[in-house]
Amino acid sequence: MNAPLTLAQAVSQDAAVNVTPRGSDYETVRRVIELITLDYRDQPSLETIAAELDQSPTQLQKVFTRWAGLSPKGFLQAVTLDHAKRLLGREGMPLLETAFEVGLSGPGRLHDLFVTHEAMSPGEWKAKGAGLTIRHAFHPSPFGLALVMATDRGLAGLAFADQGGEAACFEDMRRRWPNAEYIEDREATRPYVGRIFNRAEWSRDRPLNVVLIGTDFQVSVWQSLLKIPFGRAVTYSDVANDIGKPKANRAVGAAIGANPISFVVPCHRAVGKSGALTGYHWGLTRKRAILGWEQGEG
DNA sequence: GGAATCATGTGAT
DNA sequence: ATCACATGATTCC
Repeated sequence: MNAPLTLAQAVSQDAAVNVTPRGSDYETVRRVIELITLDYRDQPSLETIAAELDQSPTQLQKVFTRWAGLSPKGFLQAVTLDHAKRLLGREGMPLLETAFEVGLSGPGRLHDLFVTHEAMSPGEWKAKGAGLTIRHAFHPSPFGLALVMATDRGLAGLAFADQGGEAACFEDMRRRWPNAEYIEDREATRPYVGRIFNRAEWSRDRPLNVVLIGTDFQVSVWQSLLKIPFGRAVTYSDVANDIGKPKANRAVGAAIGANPISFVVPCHRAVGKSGALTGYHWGLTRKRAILGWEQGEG
């Protein structure tokens, strides 16, 4: 363990927080992810990790595998820079252009095209949500407490909160559409989490409706993200090329960062050209956790 | 290999 | 106008 304690503490705060029914297990998983994320350069062994958490290697292995669908070793490999590069695919492959077609013709596991989206009109965007009723509530998710926001037209926002960070998280989202009317509604929002975080519930026959509220540029970027197949990744410049503005790679980064429906609009599948995970609005640890989870599921 | 530097498009103030 | 960016390429050590 060569990372300074302060850094470990910092990441600890940004990691997913235990709120699931299997409480203590999740805490274990969270700490494993955090440890691996911090120390992946050293490729720590299962024994090392277990010793760090003061648990038996076999027990740790079992708990982690049940949640993540892959062993700690597998997860470690999934988090490595090499792996991110592999997700990018072989050179020159126009991943984004073909994604749509592949998703439709494939066996249905290839692509999470279970999302139908509609964009708000520019007028509605300028009104900053005026006239819109947004129902919202926090629910447990595998990646921490999830804030769900929905209009009668579909899912409009999905955010993650750390322990005690609920208010800040809500404010973060509210700032985007300050003129909307907000109603806390656990009943109306609960079905969304069940659908979104259980892959078994993803179905082309029963698409999830999402509402993209943003500028024209942002919406085009988000639509491009929706074309990235499950368990794959693209670079920020790939997206810039895909929307026909090859020089706007930096602007693309900003637009991806502003994505209000995290996870569903897979902003975690955008990485730097080197394969490095460059940033995530809800914490880099969470980005790695989600990509690792996709690796196990895929 | 890194750190520093620059060109760059968008969106917010 | 000006500024901040979840970038990327180039140019120095």
